[in-house]
Amino acid sequence: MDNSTAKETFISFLQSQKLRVTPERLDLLDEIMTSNGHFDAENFYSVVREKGIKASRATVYNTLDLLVQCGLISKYRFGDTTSRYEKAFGRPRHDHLICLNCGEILEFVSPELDNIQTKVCKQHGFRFANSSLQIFGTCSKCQKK
Amino acid sequence: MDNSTAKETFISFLQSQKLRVTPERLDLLDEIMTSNGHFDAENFYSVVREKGIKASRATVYNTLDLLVQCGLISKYRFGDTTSRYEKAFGRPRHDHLICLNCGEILEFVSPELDNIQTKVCKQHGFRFANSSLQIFGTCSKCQKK
DNA sequence: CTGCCTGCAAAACTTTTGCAATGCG
DNA sequence: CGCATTGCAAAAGTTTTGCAGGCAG
Repeated sequence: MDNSTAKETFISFLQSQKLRVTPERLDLLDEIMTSNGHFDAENFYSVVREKGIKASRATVYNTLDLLVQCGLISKYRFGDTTSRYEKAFGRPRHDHLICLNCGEILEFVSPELDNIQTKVCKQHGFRFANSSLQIFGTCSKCQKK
Repeated sequence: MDNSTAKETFISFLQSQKLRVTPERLDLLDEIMTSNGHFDAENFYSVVREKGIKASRATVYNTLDLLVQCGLISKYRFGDTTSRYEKAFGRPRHDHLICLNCGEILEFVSPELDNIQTKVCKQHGFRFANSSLQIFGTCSKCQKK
């Protein structure tokens, strides 16, 4: 999915939910489309203000939530108190290795994991929505120190 | 691991870290040993106060953190704002299916998952500490509604 | 004795909410 | 035009911290 498709997806989602397509919402999506890696709400709010985008904290939280609902971004918690987000379009589903020492977050992809998840859901009559595997440990750099 | 072993583990851990073995810390571990299922810090603090155990909020948070460090309890975040804990001894490692509708949390065990994790860590030169796979979706009961 | 721990309350932080004003549909 | 949305600030909820005793080692 490219950036213009992402915008179309968001607009369709808003309309289907009878929510309004406001400039604030589109501006925030635009900003996320140019981002890379993980970010948190407060952090994102600061960037947004610095860039002169008009959107209050409430709107930022609201919009992030809507983007999660329509699958354009993913929301994680990596053990700290803050929710983290990342772009979920234009790249494959992946999971995270989190270094407990330096906080670095590595990503990995495992097709076998998808199979396991499908199997587990079937066994429990569970309808899959999304998932998150987080492996905590020590990264190779920190092991050498 | 049974309950008396858990206590020994905790005491050894405290001593190895040059931390004190205080009645508050032991009382809190005792209380956790009799618990089942998931709990959060505030919730646990209430129970502790109701039972007449003397321990402040600060001590509860501190002790939960120590118990996580020595592996006697596990800490999770299931998408809400609160950290959840559960006993990690006397039962096998497991992961969670979380119903987005009713909030129910089902547990499952997958030996294949352990293999994948080992493999991924090896590939990235990562030293494994612990992990958490959370699958979000709709449970069978909620699908029937 | 020493200094780690505790209790209490206040502070810090993240996220949500109430209300009046605004503007999308 | 009606009502969802916004901005602002205040509230709510969770976790951390500062400080003055208190007690484990």
